[in-house]
Amino acid sequence: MSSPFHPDYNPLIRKLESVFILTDDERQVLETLPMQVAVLKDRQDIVRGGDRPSRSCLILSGFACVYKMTAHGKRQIVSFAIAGDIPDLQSLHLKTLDTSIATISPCRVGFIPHEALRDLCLRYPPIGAAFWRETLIDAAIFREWVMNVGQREGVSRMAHVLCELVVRLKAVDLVEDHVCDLPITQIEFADALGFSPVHVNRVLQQMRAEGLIETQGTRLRIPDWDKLKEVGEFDPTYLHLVREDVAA
Amino acid sequence: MSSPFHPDYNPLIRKLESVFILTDDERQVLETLPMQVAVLKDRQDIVRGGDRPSRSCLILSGFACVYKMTAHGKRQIVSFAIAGDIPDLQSLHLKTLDTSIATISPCRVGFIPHEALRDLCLRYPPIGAAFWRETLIDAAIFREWVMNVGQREGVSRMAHVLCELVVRLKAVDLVEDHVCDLPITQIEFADALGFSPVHVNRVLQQMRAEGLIETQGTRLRIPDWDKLKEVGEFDPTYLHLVREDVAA
DNA sequence: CGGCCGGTTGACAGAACTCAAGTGATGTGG
DNA sequence: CCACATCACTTGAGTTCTGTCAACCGGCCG
Repeated sequence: MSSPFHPDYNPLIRKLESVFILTDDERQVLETLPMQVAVLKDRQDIVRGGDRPSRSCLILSGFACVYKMTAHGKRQIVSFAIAGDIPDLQSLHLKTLDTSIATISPCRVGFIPHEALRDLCLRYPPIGAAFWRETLIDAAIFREWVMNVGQREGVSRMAHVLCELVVRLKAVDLVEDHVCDLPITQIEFADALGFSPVHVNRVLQQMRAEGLIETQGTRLRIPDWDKLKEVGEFDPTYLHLVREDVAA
Repeated sequence: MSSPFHPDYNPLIRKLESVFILTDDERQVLETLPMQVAVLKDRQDIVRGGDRPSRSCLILSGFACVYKMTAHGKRQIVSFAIAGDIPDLQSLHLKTLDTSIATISPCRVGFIPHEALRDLCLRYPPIGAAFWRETLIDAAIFREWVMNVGQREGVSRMAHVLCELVVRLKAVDLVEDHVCDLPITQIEFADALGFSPVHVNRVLQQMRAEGLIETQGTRLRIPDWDKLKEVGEFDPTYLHLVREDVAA
């Protein structure tokens, strides 16, 4: 159990402040949340669909993903989780998890008891509203993913996901000079986009050829942000950021 | 403005009670919500993406859909709204709408001021939790749609959406003897599933040939519920119903 | 009656999948 | 230290699902 005023709370507060305006008081209260920190290796399940957890997990560092499996064993990644995200915050009000969550890269994860979260929401309604808002933005992202997977093809579909990732990473200061670390494999992109891994590979090659992205290892560089946004038809409205400059 | 204790509140309460346990007191309080009722023709926008509404809309009867448009004018329906649904409840905490909502059939719609909803949530935290839960279930449905559009093909994808619709209709007593009224055109299914209208037509024909569905006009009959569920890989967990018999 | 809309059908095209093989980097064990 | 396995990525060839285009039917409504 880490003590209050620990830097572990920074990702949470930075993320919340990208979509909600907190008072000094509220910031301070958030740091009183009890949290058990764990260090996880890559490709490990954090929670599994069907679980009935009594706590939610806050990603402190690293990349994770929320996914579901079809009856025939195909995996759909429904969202990527980065620092500051609480990908199973919904379990606060939905007893049974309908998704699994797994790390992609090595992660530091903080577990926060539901009881503490519920208590905080009741005693500080604005904080309750902030968490509700978080889950509503998650829903908006899922809606956008439905559209992305349903209507866009090839390069456009991939470009859209990359745009979203970059903006969300920027909101928590993980992008510098149009460069970020993105330890997501082509297989994982395939599961997120509804493509085959082979197709992802070809799409990425085409994007590199067209100067939309540059990669070396896990580092991604966006040479021309406006062009990528246009190809991906990316309009960040659905992310409901309070600092709109993040998406510019 | 309709008066309290009016039958207009029945769809809302019936829907809430399918996913949340209400006390008599809470039921009564819900009926004090001010609501302006409107009658709309089919294929009319109720609200549009980009709007900043000061009220949410409750579907009292009829079918509506939540949709988004791509930059190239393609439409993705991200969910169908039926009696009891509040498809833009999220606008309570997200100022700008990122989706549009339109009627499919003629609808009766109740508009509830955000102020009244916010007030109720503050004064009755369990009701606040119930509404939060509603939005979380919406998010769970979006996640399932991402998987459906991303991983399932043809008959399976269509079967899944039909299963979901039937269960949700059953939850508000709109299914009798495996028969329901479904005034959704093939074009609308196409926009919901990410198919072309022609493909929807062929998929439906195949499903009729395989005895999965029977249709006459807008009436849909499910001759073999278990078979349809199996083909659509439908597991109703994600709907988080409190009365689980509804999905049986 | 004519127009319109939703549904249906056929022929063809194209996006994406599968299978299969091969590369290169990393890591492990003898 | 090298052989070997593993994993992510790459490439090619053939297949399949789904889209596009186009035409046509039948019911409904003005």
